[in-house]
Amino acid sequence: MAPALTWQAVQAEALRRIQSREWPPGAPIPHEADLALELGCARATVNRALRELAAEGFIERRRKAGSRVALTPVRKATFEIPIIRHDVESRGHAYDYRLLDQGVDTPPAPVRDLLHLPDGARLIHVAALHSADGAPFCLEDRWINPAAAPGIATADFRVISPNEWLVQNTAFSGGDIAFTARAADAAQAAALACAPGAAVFAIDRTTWAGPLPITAVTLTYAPGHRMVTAI
Amino acid sequence: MAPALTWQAVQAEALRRIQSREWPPGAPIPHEADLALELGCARATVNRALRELAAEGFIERRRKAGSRVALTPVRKATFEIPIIRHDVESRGHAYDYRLLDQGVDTPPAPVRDLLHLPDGARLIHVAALHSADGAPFCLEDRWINPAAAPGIATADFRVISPNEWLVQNTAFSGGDIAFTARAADAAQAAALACAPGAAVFAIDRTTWAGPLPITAVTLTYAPGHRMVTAI
DNA sequence: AAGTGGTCTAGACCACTCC
DNA sequence: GAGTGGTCTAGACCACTTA
Repeated sequence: MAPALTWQAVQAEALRRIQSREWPPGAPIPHEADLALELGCARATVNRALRELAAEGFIERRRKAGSRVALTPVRKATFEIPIIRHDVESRGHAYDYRLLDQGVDTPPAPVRDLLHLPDGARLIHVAALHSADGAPFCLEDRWINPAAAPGIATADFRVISPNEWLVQNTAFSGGDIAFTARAADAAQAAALACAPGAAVFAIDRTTWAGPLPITAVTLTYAPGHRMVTAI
Repeated sequence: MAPALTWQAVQAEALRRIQSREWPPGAPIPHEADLALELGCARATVNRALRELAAEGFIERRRKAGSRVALTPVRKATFEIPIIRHDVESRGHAYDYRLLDQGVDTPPAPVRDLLHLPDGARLIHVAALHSADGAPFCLEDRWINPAAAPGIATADFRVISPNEWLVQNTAFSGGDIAFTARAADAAQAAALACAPGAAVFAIDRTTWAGPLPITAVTLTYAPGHRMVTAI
């Protein structure tokens, strides 16, 4: 008996038929059972191959209606949420970290609203600078909800960045992330050693443990930063 | 007999144990066979649940060594590569598109190198402006390799954007994408109706059909643009 | 009402990796 | 060499959706 087809082989064959237009955009593709018969494997194998193609946006699957080649193959890009130290080190630079400011304060209204906190709530505020080969790399401006971070009173942010401390000590369940371009304000320019008004890449992120807000952070990168990924 | 556990239920239970620190970071977790026995389901069900947790970065799996809770749960964010018209419409704005320039030319050296093309290669160049509710939204500056886009001579980019034409008419297999912040140059500022030097969000993308370069594009967004996704 | 994808099971073999 | 995850099979039932 011939060696069993792997689901990767089935997937590759399906992808070939899609990209060669043998299965053109919008066209229905054979049912799982038919494909299994044609290719000589179990339906479960075909199922796994097609399931992953659907997850990647190449085909659309609906019960009873069957599967179709997607009309607009929406390609998805994935990137890892950077732990800044790893990001710097993977670029081949020496990482350095310096705490700029730490305290308990009332957050500005936009931060308070982002985290759905009541007026007057007091949060931990941390500002820190991440460097690569001695040059400013990224400015971290973070507000932390102490109620969601037990043990944070004992954290020494002169030694470990809040970024890493939170990753290791809190269990977050979800959040939002936004990427944007901004003009550096005076404080950011001073910290990043660039001109005020320079175009800087910024990431705004909020994270939650279920309904409980954990932290809101803005990462402002030095001019020229590029976030890169493959598609 | 009790109803069979779904793989989602197994996954949720495993995630609960991870997030509750019942399975702390770095600790080994039970083998698939043991978990299947304990939870009362087939090993394949446990396998699927844990396989997806590994893909999402919560656990690390190695043959013979078993599975462990990841020390640094690397969260991944996914976003769809925007078809600009869809992007605008999903924000609730009226989409408009205008061709600014089209021709055949020798690309600047950086573009030529990005696409691994020889000196002197001639490409199709297209500049276009995408608008939302009449306001400039995104400037598209694109170079296309005609050898990789059969039929492009008949495309009328006054009617359809090169973005959409390429999605519908070429089969690309991969590429790179980079996000960055730039200061708008004079031409960009004029097209986007902003001040020269304003901080703008830019996406640089190259796409390939196997070894054949298809296109290199820079999308420059009007000031204030945010690219948002959930994690 | 009926057809399709979604999933579970029980068993089996294999590939990789650590000891 | 032995143990673990990775995968395939054959069969079955179910849920959802559309005709």
